[in-house]
Amino acid sequence: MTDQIARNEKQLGAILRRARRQADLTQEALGKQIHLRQATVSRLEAGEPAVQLSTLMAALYALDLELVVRPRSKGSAAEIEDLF
Amino acid sequence: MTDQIARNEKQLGAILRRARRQADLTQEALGKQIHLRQATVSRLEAGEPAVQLSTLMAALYALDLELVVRPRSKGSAAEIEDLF
DNA sequence: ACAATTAATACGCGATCGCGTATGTTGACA
DNA sequence: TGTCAACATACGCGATCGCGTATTAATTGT
Repeated sequence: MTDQIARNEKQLGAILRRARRQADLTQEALGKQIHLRQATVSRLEAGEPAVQLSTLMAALYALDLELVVRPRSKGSAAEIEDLF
Repeated sequence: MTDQIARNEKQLGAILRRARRQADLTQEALGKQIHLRQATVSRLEAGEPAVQLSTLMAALYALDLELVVRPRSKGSAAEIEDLF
């Protein structure tokens, strides 16, 4: 249960928000640790797609989280083409 | 072993590059599937920090990978401040 | 060694980043 | 219901995105 799967930016943002709250941090407090504005943390958690990788990695770091990449587990091979 | 940990953009890029090669795709072929230029895939794999989240998620999708967020496993609590 | 494929880099473009700063908006609790 | 903390959104800025297009490495195969 402590492993959370993120297949898109929104899920990722949601995970980060949960983690931050669990850590009892405000967006501003978190941002301060990693030198990001509260507004930037907000965008990240909102799942905006154009947020930069560095922003994500910094947040993960501050929250003591790590990223794991693995083969897609369940169903969901899905037709990629359909998404575009 | 199939689970790869990425603690920074470079590691993430390296993982993606390995996965793409294992899938026997060129940067261009991968890019075509997800409507990204070969040059953009190159930047992603090179671990450039300012690549956008959407670019990452698209690549993961095309490679049949998923992202997992979990508490940092081993050592490496590290002093966040020192990184900035 | 050479040719061919693949990957890295470059230019100009419109769009959007994260920045500082500041202001709305929301939600919780007195 | 009013106040205050937390979050969302806005403006202008310099920087950088990903885009098309193209060129220059670098890698691979024979």
